[in-house]
Amino acid sequence: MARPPNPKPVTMKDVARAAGVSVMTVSRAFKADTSVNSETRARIHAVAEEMGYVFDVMAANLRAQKSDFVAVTIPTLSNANFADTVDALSRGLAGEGLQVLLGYDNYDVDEEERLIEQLLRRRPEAIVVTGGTHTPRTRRLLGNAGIPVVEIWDLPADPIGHVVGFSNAGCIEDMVDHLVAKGYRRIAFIGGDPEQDTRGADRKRGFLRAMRRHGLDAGRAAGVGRSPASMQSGARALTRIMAEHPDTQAVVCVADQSAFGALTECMRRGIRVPEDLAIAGFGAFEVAAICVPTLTTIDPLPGRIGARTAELLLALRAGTAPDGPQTISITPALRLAQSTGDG
Amino acid sequence: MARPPNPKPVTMKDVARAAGVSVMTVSRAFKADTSVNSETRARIHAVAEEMGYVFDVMAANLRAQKSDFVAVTIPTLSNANFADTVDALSRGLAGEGLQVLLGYDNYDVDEEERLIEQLLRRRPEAIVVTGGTHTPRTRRLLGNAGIPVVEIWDLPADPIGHVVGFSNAGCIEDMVDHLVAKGYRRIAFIGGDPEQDTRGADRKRGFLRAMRRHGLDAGRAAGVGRSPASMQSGARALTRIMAEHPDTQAVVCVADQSAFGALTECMRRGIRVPEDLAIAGFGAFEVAAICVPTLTTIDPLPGRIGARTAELLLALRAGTAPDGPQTISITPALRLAQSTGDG
DNA sequence: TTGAAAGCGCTAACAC
DNA sequence: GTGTTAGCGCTTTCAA
Repeated sequence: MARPPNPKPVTMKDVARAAGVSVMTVSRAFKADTSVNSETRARIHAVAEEMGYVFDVMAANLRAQKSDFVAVTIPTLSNANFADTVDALSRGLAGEGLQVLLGYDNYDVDEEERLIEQLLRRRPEAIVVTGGTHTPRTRRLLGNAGIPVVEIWDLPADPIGHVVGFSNAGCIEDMVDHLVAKGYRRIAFIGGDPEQDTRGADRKRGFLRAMRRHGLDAGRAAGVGRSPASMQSGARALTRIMAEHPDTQAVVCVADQSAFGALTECMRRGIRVPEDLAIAGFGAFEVAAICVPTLTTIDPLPGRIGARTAELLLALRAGTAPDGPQTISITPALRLAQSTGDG
Repeated sequence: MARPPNPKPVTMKDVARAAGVSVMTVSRAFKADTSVNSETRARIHAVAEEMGYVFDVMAANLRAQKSDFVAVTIPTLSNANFADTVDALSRGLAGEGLQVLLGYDNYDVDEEERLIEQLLRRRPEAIVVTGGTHTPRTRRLLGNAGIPVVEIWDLPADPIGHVVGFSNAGCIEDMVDHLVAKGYRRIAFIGGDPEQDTRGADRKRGFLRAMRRHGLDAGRAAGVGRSPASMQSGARALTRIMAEHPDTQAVVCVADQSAFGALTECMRRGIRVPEDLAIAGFGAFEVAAICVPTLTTIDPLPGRIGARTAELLLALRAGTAPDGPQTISITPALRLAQSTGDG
């Protein structure tokens, strides 16, 4: 029985009339912990289901001056790590009836500004942004929003509000330290467009800092074009590096995608990994654990970032969080594997 | 100057008072094509920016009885193809001021039901669901929603409304036909949990149908556990298949992830691809085009699915779409590569 | 346990 | 070009 589409959706008023009660009683019947005669409640639910009534969250929220959702921005949908963070965050918030409103900015701070303005128009109860670099206007918008702001996946020098993240520079430094400890000296870097992907740029900064600290040549670097880093661009970058610096012993990559691309290029060129060249990535993506040889990488624990962010937001809502802006530091895990001779 | 968070956000009324005009004039000043004295408009914008006013979309939409968003459900965030579809869809809708409200159901029809109910409560102007198999209640909810419903990534036998998709069974049949034409006879299938991932199950059905049509043994199959198919499970499935059917000549996989996992397992076991074993995947993910050897796969053209869906929705809104439910069939592209000896 | 009135922030419709 | 009135669908508040 395909009834024609309803031009005017059924409202509470319609349900109330049909059930012979006031709208207020219907309203109460749809809240879990309100006092309504249980028979009345059952009748209302039956009538509502029969009429195809769908509760209007927008109207309810307008009146109650809340929105039941948390805005979240990530650079891109096509990244399993951000997906894991969002997933963990969603799960953590779902228990309190909060929904995630997700937006992505394609690694562009101007798009981020537009996106955040859009999201704020929907009056979220909190906003979670990925990364710690923003336009001045974005900072102003967030600062004046009057809601909790959490910057994740980074440890900004000058945070807007709360922070749940890690040092992108620091973990690449750890990676370089590991390689130097293993005896590698001529180490190159693939990736990091400083004008655009701020986390990628931080990672490159970490590389440079570590190389200088060890007194090594930090001049071996190849960009990989616009983020997100692709496997193809990783392969091209490896080609360039081996052309310019054929004696390179190890390559640290901004992401596992570039690292895997570089690895495939080595396979095509007959460069043995790790015997001729060591390769390290970032992100602990699925491919790193299974490719041949397996890739040494850094696991930023994206699920933990999401879970801790959810905890923080719930604590803020409940008023149980400590006063003032919180900074929750996550320690990424070094995952040693075959591509650096650690397998 | 960190001013304390605003407990009461600035409203149009506040801006109106501060600018010395009525709320209606402020309202008009924020719409592009309404007549307001240009000086007045400029003053209002200045005052609003100064006060940190943020337009309340929810309130506007409640009054205007629209929502400015399209609900979209996908199985998972962690899949670059669904991300591409959503991305193309978002872009197509953005011009008309429509925003995507995204939800994911982890390949579970019951979660899908809960998700869709949630999304409908926000009164979307249309709903796009990935896949053509749903619970009876989901079908009822969608059928009675009174908004356009589009099922994508599938060609359901009994569609709820509109359709933009392709035959998951059909394209695997094409792949089998190709392998048979190349002389392969003992072909196995990896993946497809029929109880859960309906598209995966359709692909398996396509495999079985094609094998029977060619009069070949369709008994070589290994599941890969819950969707999404992982690289690890692909590797395990290959191990099982080679144990049970050591003479297998080719493996068709439900997804590139399983195919790549199988490929790595071959590398570890010294099985040469394609000389000893041919491997084919599905999805045309990034890894397929760059791994060694490159993987033969099927490109379902996810961007096109999103773009065509956006076009359809805009045409429906504009009233320029043909009457009745539309079915837009996308033809996936076979991408031949080295793993089947086509490179 | 239930109901009536008021109003959340905005805009359609109608004045002027 | 601008203002006034009414009201979107729901919940807060107060009363019964």
